[in-house]
Amino acid sequence: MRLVPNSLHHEAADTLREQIFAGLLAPGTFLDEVALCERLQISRTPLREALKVLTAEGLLRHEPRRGCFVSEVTEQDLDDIFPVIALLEGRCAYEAARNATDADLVALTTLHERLSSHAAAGRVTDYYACNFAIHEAIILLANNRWLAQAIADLRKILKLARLQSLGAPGRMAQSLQEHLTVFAALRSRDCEGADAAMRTHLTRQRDALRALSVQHTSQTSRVAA
Amino acid sequence: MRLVPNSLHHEAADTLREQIFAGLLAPGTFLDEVALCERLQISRTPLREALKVLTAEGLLRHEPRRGCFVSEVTEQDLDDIFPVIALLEGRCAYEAARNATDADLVALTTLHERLSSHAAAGRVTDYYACNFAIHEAIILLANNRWLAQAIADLRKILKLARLQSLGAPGRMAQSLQEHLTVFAALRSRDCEGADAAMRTHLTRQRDALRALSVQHTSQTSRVAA
DNA sequence: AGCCAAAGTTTTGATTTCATAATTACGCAT
DNA sequence: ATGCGTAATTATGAAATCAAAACTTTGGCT
Repeated sequence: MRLVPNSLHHEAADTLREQIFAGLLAPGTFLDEVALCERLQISRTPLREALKVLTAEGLLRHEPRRGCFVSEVTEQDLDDIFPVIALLEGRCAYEAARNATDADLVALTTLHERLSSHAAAGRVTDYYACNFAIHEAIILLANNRWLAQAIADLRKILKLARLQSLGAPGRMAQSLQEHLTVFAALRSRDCEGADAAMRTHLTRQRDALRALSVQHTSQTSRVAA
Repeated sequence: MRLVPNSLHHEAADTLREQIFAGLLAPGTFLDEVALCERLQISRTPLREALKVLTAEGLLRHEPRRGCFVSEVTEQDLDDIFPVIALLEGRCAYEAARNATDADLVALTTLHERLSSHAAAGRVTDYYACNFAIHEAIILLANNRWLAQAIADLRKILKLARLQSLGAPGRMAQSLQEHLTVFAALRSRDCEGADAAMRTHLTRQRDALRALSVQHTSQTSRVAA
């Protein structure tokens, strides 16, 4: 799949990260080193290097002489993270309103048309993917490597939590409207408006999640592999 | 020095991080694994684990089959990072204005008195340390783990660059005034004012640095250890 | 029968060894 | 003398081995 095969620890980190995001390795899960070695067909050295990288990323938690566990994200974490992302992505929207070329706006138009159609058809998965693409596009338009990095770091933690805010009734339609508001501000080069609209969007996203959180109380923590 | 000796890779990461911040390992420096093993008196495995952690933190850059190098921070990076830190620490100031207890304000008063005396006496190093303590205190008052984390991640990169903006003529006095403005807003529970004052402070800090940047053009990149 | 203790087993942490790719040095040819 | 090709060396990447701490299980004692 990859022309020049990366180092094993890099591959392992990527694979484990994906499996964490996919929920295959659920929060709280203990990571058995030898079992993972078998699964990934590598020796312990590169695996342990990968575990250290993921720990540095905040996806794993390491207990000395005990091993690694998949990080658990609390409601408090979500309450902390969402406002920060709102701040950062709001800034992205602000910068994007200044930086976007006409071609950029055309590309965004296409994405928003798709987003609308997914919402109209109730295609939650597609909506989520398109929503993500729009956020990514706006982050890119901000053209600030470290701003993007800070957002990516925090979004990694959210991804780990496997949030599904679109499950809230009516949330997809509301989310669409918020996105269209952001986009309208971008098109009219309204920096402050784009900033505010993006912050509103992410704040509402958190609100929608909170409404659902009552159901997400039971979790099983099985041993991996 | 430490009662329960941490794992070697953890120790190694801490030591290397400090040496990078101290300038002992300058940006661009190639890290010779075996030489560092000698220096730290450990074998290559825990050293390499530490290198991967520091790479994940952004302090090192890894080139496959070539090795690790201390990251280099460009003027562009500074232009990207400072506005983000300004945004985040501004938010901290905002929250601190809401959260600070009277006891917190007393502690901050002491710190600001010290800051003033250091400035009056022209003690640059002490001023820098006290300035740092105040920033840390305000970040803590915001009481948001992930906000603090995002700031710490970015500050790590700045620390790597070993900036000395106080070298600019008159900058220390100006910086002091900015701090006093932030503090005044905190005392009067003026969230918006604290936010704005902190953002101004950090923006000016970047400006002061830019004025000095013309001199920082020559760098030697020797091999470590 | 239940609990504490000790031996055994398992697993993490680290050193050593091995393989392979890159750099360097040397030699040959132009 | 210089440039290229090949061989030797060195360093990175990975695996296997070793040490030690924690957990488990079993045996003995109350």
